[in-house]
Amino acid sequence: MPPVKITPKAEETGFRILNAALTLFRQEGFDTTTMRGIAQQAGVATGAAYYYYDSKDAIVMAFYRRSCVEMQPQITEALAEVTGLEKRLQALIRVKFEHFARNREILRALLRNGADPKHPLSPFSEQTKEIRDIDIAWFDRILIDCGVRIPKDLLPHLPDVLWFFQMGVIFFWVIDESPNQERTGQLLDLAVKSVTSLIRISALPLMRPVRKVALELVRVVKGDNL
Amino acid sequence: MPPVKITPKAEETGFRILNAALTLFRQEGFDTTTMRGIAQQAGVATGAAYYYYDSKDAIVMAFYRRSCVEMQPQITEALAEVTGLEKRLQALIRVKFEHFARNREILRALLRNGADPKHPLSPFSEQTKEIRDIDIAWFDRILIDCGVRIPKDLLPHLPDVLWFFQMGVIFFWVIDESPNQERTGQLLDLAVKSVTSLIRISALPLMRPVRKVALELVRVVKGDNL
DNA sequence: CTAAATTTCTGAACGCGTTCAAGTAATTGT
DNA sequence: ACAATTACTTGAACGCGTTCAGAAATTTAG
Repeated sequence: MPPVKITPKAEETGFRILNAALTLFRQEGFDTTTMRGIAQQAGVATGAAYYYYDSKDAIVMAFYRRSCVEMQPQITEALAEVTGLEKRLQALIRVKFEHFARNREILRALLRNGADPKHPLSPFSEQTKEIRDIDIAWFDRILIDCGVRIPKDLLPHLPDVLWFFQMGVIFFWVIDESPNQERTGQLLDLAVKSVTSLIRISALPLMRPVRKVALELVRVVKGDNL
Repeated sequence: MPPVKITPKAEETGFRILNAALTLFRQEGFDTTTMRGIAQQAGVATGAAYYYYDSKDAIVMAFYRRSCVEMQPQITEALAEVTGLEKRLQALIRVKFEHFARNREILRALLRNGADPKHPLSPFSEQTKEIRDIDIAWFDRILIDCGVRIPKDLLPHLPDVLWFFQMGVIFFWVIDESPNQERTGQLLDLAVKSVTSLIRISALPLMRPVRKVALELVRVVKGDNL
């Protein structure tokens, strides 16, 4: 996944640097690991790392990209096993937890530059649009024949909303220090229950005015980012 | 607000450093401003800044503390002018926008270390508990005789939830680059409308089960932080 | 008033992420 | 085969936030 890959040799070097970095991140932690250390572990000079990756964060980004590709088949598999909006939502998010389980700190390093769409490494940035769109498509997929009647006006926006919801859960997960992140486990169950309930409720005729306001809210938030 | 203030002279120096920092932050931006520059502007050596403030971020924290004190009377005034949950919520949050209007970037610098309760400078950290509690108390105040019937089980948790809601809005505001942050203006209106509607709806007998789940969710989130 | 203790301040130094001018290896065109 | 071009690699250097051993100023004690 390195940005430079003209030559097979170069691609190999890029991979070596990425893997060296991930090894050290997991071994020593993200902040403790230095670019000099990464280069040394990969058997190159310090500057070489910057020939392949624009920054230390960019290495994490490369890891994130790679992870998302790797997760696709796992998601397909997980979704095949369950039905219903609630269970499928849970399954989709759980795949991500499982995949990143041993890399929570690395993901945290990515997420701490956080929600600023100006920051290139943010999940909301222009640079991560492609990967985000792939992710959002899964929420679209989940909503088809999920057994829940979804208002026509809500349907086109719901995938974005659910993706945002997912980011919130993931954010909670990366900072959750309870043993085996069991708090996130409880959170996921309850949050998904709440969200699906809200969707069901939003379909009630009585709720039309509130729904319209909420939709307008979504429109404003989506304004130029997301 | 400097941490060191044994002597009047020391307090004065601490203030001078804080003000020098704020001047430069506003003039040159947060990242561009260096600790060396701050010290120079304050007429002291580089190290002196660290005698008074543990870090560059700690200076921002000092600014934040001072701001919160300064805002108290403004909040009282603003709330005296309006009635009703919706209008009061809006007014409370708007006071903060007005106060931080010329310091958005500084606040952004504080908020980017973000929601990690481990980070001392996070709005969710143990170190900021005092200031947070004062802030949450205002939401408590707003709920008294607001004209909206609030379920008994919800009432004790609502101030925390609304504070969290406020943080979300503020977060949107600091990264909102639309002219004069007009997008946040729209967001605030719609979001407050949505939230008050949800509170009203949650009082419906029909909603009892959902409300219970949501409350359980709040309990889990509050687990050991917030 | 002086000596000890404490508070306040200094500026060089450290480690980090990052940059860059310069080198070496590989590929291409002829 | 051999330049010329391009791809890759180097390690010293820069600027930053931060630390620290110790100097200067101030307060306290006798």
